[in-house]
Amino acid sequence: MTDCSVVDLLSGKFSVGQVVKVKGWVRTRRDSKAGISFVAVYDGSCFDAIQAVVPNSLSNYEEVLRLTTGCSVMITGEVVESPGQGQAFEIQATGVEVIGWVEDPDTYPMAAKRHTVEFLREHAHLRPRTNLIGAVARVRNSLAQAIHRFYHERGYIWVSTPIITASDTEGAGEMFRVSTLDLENLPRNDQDAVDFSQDFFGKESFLTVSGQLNAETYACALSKVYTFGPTFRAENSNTSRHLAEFWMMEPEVAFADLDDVAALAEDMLKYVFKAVLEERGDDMAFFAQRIEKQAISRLESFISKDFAQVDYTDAIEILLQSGRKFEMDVSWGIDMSSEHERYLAEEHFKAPVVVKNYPRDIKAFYMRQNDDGKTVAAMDVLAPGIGEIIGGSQREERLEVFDARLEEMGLNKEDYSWYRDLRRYGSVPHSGFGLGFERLVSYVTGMSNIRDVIPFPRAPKQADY
RNA sequence: UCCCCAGUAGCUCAGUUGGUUAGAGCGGUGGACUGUUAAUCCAUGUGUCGUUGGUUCAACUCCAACCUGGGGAGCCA
Repeated sequence: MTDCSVVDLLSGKFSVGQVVKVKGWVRTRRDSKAGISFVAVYDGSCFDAIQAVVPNSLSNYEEVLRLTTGCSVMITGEVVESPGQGQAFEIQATGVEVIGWVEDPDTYPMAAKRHTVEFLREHAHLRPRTNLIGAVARVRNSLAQAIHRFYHERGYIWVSTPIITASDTEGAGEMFRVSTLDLENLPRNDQDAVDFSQDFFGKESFLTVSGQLNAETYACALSKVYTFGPTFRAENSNTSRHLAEFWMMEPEVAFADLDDVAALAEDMLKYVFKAVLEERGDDMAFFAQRIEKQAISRLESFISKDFAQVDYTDAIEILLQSGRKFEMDVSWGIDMSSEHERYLAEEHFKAPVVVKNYPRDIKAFYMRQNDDGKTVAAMDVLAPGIGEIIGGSQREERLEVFDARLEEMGLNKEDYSWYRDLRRYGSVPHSGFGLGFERLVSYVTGMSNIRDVIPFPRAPKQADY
């Protein structure tokens, strides 16, 4: 008797006649007066369930008749070709052992019926049992594995950048404080300010908002690196595209300019989309059927076409020429708002688009100044329906230019001492970008709320489970 | 955080222009039927009507605040 997963059974890894054992949960049960019951069992290994045909001759057939959605079972039996529609193989059961009953089927939240994603979110511990969230989990995994594979195949080193940081200079948003001080009884210094020298790290510390600055140090030694891990933003963002805890993937490449990493972003996205179409055709078919009709076709089209690329300056011109009345007026120098980005990606280009070379005044201190004196070598990748999925730049590697920029922005040189060292000792041009992993999963699956593509979403007022 | 909308059975919703007994579909349960495919057909139960306070003879229905969710905006990934 061989233990086997549902995916192995359905894909024909076991030959007809073999006796197997399957463990999983009941999706549905149908009884026939012909003296048999059909029990669909899933184990998460693929979208579909395996159908077990259970004869009423089993000694515990009475139990089988009481099986409901969610019961856990172990079924033994012979692999047979299925005479019915919908599956190639099924199991002719010779034994059904009920491992765990559902204590009250009437109130079991995950009934075999359609639920709203909002309802599922309120039962985050049970929602992975649904077709929908199970499919999201498998696609998410497929994408994560493909990202690692992509970089590994190209000689990139995965660098684990710290989650706790003592520098509050990362500048990418509000940070969560990390402290072991007693909030009820805070130590005070001479100035009656909180005395962080008594805190765990001897200074103020926070959860990271980006691994970029740390990744740069490794890129300036190992040439091609990337980070992939959790990131935290304490912004009070209540949208379908923001999380307080999310996963970000950030490549950082020495001797690379903005165009190099724009090309890298395109290659990487095409690679992982191709992988998910190959590996998770079952789940993707479900998304196409139930969530987003274009789920598969838009990925196929994405893979086969070149990215649209446009300079910020030209993008502004496109918006001005569009004849469209926008809420926010368009002029060179504005930080484009959602409506502008959506127009570019969804209406003008009708495809993901890379916007490059933004005005320096609206971008971060570390981005490389262009020769025009007005713009920096920054890029955003805008995806239809999601908006900004990637943000990146070439980093300023010239110490004197960097210092001038710090001063201009009123930032303290001492706070960036180790970051400046990279520019003092064997500085090299380098570039990188950040990909919001959940936004990627959102785009691929068509799931419109980012809280449904991460197992346990953290957002303002939301940290249950 | 701002603007708009919503919160009624396990789920999805309808409804009450304030007044005795609050409805439907789905799910569950019982039955019929069937190598079936969230199957089909018949029957069947269920509700502190988001929370707190106010107005009123009377509130699920009106008012206020709050909480939660959705859509949009800002911030960004």
